[in-house]
Amino acid sequence: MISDGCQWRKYGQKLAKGNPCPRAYYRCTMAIGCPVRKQIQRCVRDKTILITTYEGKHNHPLPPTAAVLAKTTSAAASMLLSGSTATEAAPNGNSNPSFLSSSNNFLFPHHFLYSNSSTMASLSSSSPNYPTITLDLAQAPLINNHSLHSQRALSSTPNCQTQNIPPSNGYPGFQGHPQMHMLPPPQAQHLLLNNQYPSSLMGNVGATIASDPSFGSKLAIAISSMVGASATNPGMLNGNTNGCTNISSSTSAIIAHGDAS
DNA sequence: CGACTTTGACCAGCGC
DNA sequence: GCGCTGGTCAAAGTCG
Repeated sequence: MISDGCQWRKYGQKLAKGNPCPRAYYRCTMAIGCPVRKQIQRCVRDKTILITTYEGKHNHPLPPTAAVLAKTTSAAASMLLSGSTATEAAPNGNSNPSFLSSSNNFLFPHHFLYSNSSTMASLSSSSPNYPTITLDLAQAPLINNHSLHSQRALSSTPNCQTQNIPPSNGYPGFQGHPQMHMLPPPQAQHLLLNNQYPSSLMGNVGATIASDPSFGSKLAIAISSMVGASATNPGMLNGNTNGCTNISSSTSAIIAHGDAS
């Protein structure tokens, strides 16, 4: 498990159909009565990927680490919504999705995907009820062709929402640039599951990311915060419930990159 | 001893 | 109605 800055208590575990790895259920215990829950499950195609699904809205202020992550994700989502993908990202005239809150109890996007394969780290988000965001924090591309790498990454691993990306020296301290996709529900789910990403959208997303020089630093802050939280909360990092391998090795690699920045 | 995890049981929704 | 599945509960076990 990667710590996201919040405190969680496991309340159940089930074997889901079609996936030999059990799904674990956690409840936020940072405040009494906090309704936020999350599910953690390994990707059936790539067991190094952990799929974390958040549900609900915190009824308490988030700790700094979680708040930074939340605000960074929110900022990234806002950036895309206000960018060239806005018309595709905001169907039905809804240009202000409910999860794009600036408050401290920001509603987490619904899916985060974590990977412990080598030095890669990934996170992603999607939901049938909210715009889908895929933040791919994999190792960075060799060249600065964002849309090209978006397409290549997304076509490499069917049914998994995050993929490896070739390394590069894109963002200092993070050695990678995020792949971020925002798609309208329910088409988002359809596109993700069926591996059909419109090239025009991917190109627009890449261009949007490339046009925001602050995006990389925002993301680096978020990841550093997550890693920092893990380092100060070994119980969360090494809990290793439900038989999952902890990812301390990969997060350590991220720490090194973060410190280098 | 308190906090947390484990795990079988229970319940609701859904399709047949 | 029945069976399957996903989500939750709660008692028992574990750990520091």
